[in-house]
Amino acid sequence: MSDTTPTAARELSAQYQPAEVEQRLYEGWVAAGVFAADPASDKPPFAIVIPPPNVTGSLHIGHALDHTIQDSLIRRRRMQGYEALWLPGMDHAGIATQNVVERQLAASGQSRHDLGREEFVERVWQWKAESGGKILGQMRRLGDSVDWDRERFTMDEGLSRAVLTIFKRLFDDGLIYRAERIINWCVRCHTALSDIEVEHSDDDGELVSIRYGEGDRSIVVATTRAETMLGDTAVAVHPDDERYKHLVGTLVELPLTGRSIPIVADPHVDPAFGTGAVKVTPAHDPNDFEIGQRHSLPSLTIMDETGIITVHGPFEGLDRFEARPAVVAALRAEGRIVAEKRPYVHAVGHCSRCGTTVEPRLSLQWFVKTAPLARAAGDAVRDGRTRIEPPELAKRYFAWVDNMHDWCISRQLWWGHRIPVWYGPAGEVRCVGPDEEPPGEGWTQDNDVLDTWFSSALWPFSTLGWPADTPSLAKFYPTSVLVTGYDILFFWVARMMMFGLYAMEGRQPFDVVALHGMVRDQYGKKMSKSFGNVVDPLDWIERFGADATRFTLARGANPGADVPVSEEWCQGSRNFCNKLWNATRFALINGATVEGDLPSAAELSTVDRWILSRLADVTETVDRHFEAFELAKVCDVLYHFAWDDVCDWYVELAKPVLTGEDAAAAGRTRRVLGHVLDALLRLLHPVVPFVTEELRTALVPGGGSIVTAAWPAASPEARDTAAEAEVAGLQRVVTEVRRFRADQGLRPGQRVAARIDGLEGAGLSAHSVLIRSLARLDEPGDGFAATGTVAVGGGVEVALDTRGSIDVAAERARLTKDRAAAEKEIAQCRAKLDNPAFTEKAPAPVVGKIKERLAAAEADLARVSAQLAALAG
RNA sequence: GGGCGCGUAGCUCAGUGGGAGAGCACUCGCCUUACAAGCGAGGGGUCGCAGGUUCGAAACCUGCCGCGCCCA
Repeated sequence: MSDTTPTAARELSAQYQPAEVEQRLYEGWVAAGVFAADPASDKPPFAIVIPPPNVTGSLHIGHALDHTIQDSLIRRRRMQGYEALWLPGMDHAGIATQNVVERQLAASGQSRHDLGREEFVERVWQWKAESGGKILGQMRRLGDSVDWDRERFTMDEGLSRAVLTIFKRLFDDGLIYRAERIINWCVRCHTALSDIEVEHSDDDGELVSIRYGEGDRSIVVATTRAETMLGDTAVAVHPDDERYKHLVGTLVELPLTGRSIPIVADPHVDPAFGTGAVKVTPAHDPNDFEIGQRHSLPSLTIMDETGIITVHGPFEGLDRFEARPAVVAALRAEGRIVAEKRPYVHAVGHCSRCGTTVEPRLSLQWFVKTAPLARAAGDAVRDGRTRIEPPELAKRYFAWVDNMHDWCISRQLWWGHRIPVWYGPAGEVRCVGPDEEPPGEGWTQDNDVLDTWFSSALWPFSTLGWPADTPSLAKFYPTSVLVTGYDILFFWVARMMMFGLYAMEGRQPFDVVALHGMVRDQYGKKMSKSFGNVVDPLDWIERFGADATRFTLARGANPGADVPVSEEWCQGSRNFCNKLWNATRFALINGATVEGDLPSAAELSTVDRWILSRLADVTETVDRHFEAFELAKVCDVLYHFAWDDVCDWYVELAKPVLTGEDAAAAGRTRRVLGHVLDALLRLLHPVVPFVTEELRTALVPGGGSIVTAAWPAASPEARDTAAEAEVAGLQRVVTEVRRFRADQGLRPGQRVAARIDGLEGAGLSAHSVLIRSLARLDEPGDGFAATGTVAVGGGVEVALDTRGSIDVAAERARLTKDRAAAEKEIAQCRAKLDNPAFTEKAPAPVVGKIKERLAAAEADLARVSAQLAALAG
């Protein structure tokens, strides 16, 4: 095992070096088993199943975002005392994986058919063992606190059993059927695709208008796919279209083919589009197929599985894209082209795996009848069993599940779950369940496999052991949250909902669906290889650390919204981690400790009570944002608390106490500092696990891993508004003096003699030493002579001896600006208060607040005016 | 064409009825011994446009303009 020596035993270097600690810590966590979830535990469950990445995939920035959110949620719940399960795994990615192995074979001049089905599948398993699942190692780099003992794969034995089980149930319930339908066909992958595996884009094409028939019995149709006219079996018009009423029921000659086809009336034709007449190719267009069904038209397939035309002499053997211009040329030669429009931009479907233009194709496929399943999936969200976050996105979910088409689940591949249906010698069809013997002699199994998403849809329960009644299933189902991108909502999520509700007797697969957006670049542009703006998360992890990478993503993770990132911002996150590192280093050098109880409020200084009050406020706010999946806000609050409150103010205010003569006071502040840092590190741990573990190990010797440390409890009793107000006053004095010094061009380090008046009246008399420390002011000595005065409000005045002439022009400019601001404020407040409608109708607290603002602004004006007058004199 | 969403500082984004904010970028001054991966100070916005509701609108309503996403 690697070196797990606590950092306390070493020196903290001046800079945080993530590369030196991340691997050691991660291996330590896994070895200690802190990520393991125990179904026998009596702690309340909290479970997340990971959206399974492809076995062919590697970690991209989108995964990094998705995982950062999940890990943050899981790590917090684990610290809160839940039995937290984050279950990892991969899917078998039927088409993608088969493509990878087929490419390997092609390199040696082979095809899968040379090997045969059994040997090919064996080869795919071999590929998986050797080079599949790269992403799992990369997830360790990111710090994912998944339970590795539970890693699952959609093709493993248990999950395959789940697939067979649910297939059989659906089949027996009549929810799976086989039919000849128009499906999306990829002519390169040689398989059917479901609707969601087709991506539409607006492409340049052509719109060609063709005249069918002759003379007053002719009719003009327009098409973007001229070659399909070879398969036309009708022309359709709207029944109410007066232009064509006389033609309905007649035959028209289809050019080039010598065939005559009927003109039919169908209400689905849009009479306003084009000529109002459409060609009907039932075998090559889904809408045309439906028209064909309604009018009992024949379906004529004109292409083979590779997109090659199979009919009509001169075109036979041409690819569909070669046939298109050839058909147009032939029609033009016959004088049948009425109009041509190029380019004509229209939506074209592409295979989401290989980008090839999808060909609608009539073929015999297996389908899931989705109507009843989708209804249940919608109802589970409608009645609140599952909550979608952010709620606005539920509308999209409903739009999808309430209009879902039947799902084509058969794929003409070898890699995947083979459809458990056997065909008998007399045409019998039998679905074989997981524990049944296949039928014997003379029967053959369906050649196709199931869509990968069919097995992914079972993920939330198949991974927990279903169909067996396992302790894990009992403990962790329904899972608590599903975290994924909104782009996945309408297919994968909807399908898990359908199958989960069906398999688990109406119990939803997850209580909450927390959606995030896509990672974009710093200008809000989509990342794309061609644009060259793709970020590799592993590159960032190496250069800035896993924590910085995670923090950058988490800080942009507003629910449902896209997440812009940039290298500069990741540097900023790295800097933040380094800031934590150095704050802890300072604390350790100065003896900060978490040992012993915190002194009571009565014993503590105002400043100590202030930072504890801020901590209480921050803890409560962080909890609230976590509950709402507002990770960006969690990060924002902690960033500012750590940097502004703790580092910029508390540490600076603690310095004079820690090095001062009052040993008891120093001891109390050491405890407060240790306590605050410890809580801060624990609050940050879910987002930045590595640096917080390393630092807390140093800060809390023998305290065990932060992974299993308790989540900081909200402590409303620590809120102290009086202390907060007092420190705000102190900060105002310090800031005003610093501003004066900067205006006067005094170097920050230069100490200046000064007399401070009016602290008592402002309730700040206890803080004179701190103010002098932070504003770098010395006590006035012999021969003190004030050369400049800063009136900071609240009656406090600081007279400084700058040992030289002050920059009157700079000071006048500053004061003039302040005077203008005060005058503007006064005018705005007076306008409101002089308006009787306001004073009568606005709530009393609002009116009171405006009066206070007016009084403060008037005091400011008086102060500034007096200083200006003094300057002039 | 239908649906959803967005438009706030140079960039990216918070802010959903009562003093316009953050990060980064920018300007000035600093190696002030935890941190230059830093410290201090500062500049910068007709809140897309036009109406309306209201004592009061960046926020609510209507219309328009521009952009994005999903579906057809």
